[in-house]
Amino acid sequence: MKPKPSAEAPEFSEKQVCILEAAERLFSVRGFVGTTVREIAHEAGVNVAMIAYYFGSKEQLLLAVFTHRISAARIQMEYLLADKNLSPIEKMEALVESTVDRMLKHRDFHRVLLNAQLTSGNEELAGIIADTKVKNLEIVRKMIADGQRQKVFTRGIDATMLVLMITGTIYQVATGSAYLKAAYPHHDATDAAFEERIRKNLIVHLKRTLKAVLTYEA
Amino acid sequence: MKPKPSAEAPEFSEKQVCILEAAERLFSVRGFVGTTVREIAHEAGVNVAMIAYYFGSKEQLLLAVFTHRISAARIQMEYLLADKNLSPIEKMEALVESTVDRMLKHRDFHRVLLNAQLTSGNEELAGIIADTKVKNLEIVRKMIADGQRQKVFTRGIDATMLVLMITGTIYQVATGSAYLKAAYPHHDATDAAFEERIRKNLIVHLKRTLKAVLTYEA
DNA sequence: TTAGCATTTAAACGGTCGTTTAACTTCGCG
DNA sequence: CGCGAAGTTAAACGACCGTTTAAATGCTAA
Repeated sequence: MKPKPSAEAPEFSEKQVCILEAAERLFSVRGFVGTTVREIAHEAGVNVAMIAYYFGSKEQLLLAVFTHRISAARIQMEYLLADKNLSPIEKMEALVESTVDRMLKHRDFHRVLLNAQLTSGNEELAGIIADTKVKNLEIVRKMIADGQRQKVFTRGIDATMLVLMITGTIYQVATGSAYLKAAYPHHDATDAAFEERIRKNLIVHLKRTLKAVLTYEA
Repeated sequence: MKPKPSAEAPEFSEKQVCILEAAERLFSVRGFVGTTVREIAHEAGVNVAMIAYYFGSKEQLLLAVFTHRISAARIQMEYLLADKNLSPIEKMEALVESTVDRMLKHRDFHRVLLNAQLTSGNEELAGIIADTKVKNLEIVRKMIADGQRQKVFTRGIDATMLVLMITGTIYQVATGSAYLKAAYPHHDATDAAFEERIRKNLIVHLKRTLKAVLTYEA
């Protein structure tokens, strides 16, 4: 009898994680439909049948990639929200910084996420993504409302648009790296140095924009 | 003998345009690899073989979708740049407004574009996209430099990040419509009314953000 | 050792893919 | 009219897809 395809306990064995990360890498560059289970098996160094054996199907493997990554992000977000020693603007900046770090660290996964959001064949997956997004939006809405109550944020901010702007900007950076190297003025020796510069510039730009738009009096 | 697959003359017959637009619609929701040529043929109301007959292959059809849409955008952009009667901030706002309108009007195409950028299998296509993006970036860089020379824009703006932010924001709105309806507070009767509200709010938000970040003194 | 179960394998399965073929129709023009 | 090119069709092609199968292997406990 096969093991359960991870119903309520989203914990994966070493070999399962190996397959998950191989799938994540391939999905991120070829897309879900553009990746074959044979490629995934080869990348992970296992037999083709192991994927069906461990995950049931290619679609359920994609779902497992999501459950594998999403739990950590949720915890980090709630931890950040609980810190009461920060001013409203400091909270927003901390949010931006942690979000940028997380998205760039798991760049491959977020390419998969964007792809799934774009071609939403899977109904269950679309629901998970939408839920996560709406929940994150609520958090930021509360942060902004707090700042407005304390009279340090301008009134008339469109919180939804602000969230879309922040995540959209990070997505552009996280997914368009190939074109970035051509467009961005730099003199870095290594790719790693260039990526670190990008990361810092992105954070500086977002913080500056946030402070400006949140405190700007029309 | 087959007709040329549109080498130097990117003009398409009525039936070709019908196929192109059917392909664009399907690519935008299912992705390129997720769309079957048989689906495209059915959506366009033609026989499967006509696609190979007119465009050579599925990949060349995708390329034709791009050449079909890109020429118009280029012209509009250059027309905007030539208008000398606008102040720097007015130019930036006009740019935002026209970009939002164009991207939302051809929402399907821009979903295809984003998908192609994400899973860049096609080398030639990736080159076309990168070229267009770099060219647009140069235009905005010039606009910002103008504003700084006239002392109406703050120094220290990261023009690259600013462009990524604008396009990223619009992409988020243009591609995440399903989730938007759940997240955005509204009381609109029809979908069309809701989309119009979104469009207006997006423009207001981007203009406000632009003015704030471009004139904000740190 | 060996019975019993999880794991792993190579091969095969049915189905669908993009593309090609060859026969057929339509149409413009001498 | 008639003839050749352009357009259109249903059918077939080989390749590859995700998944299944059945046999082989590894491992643990009695």
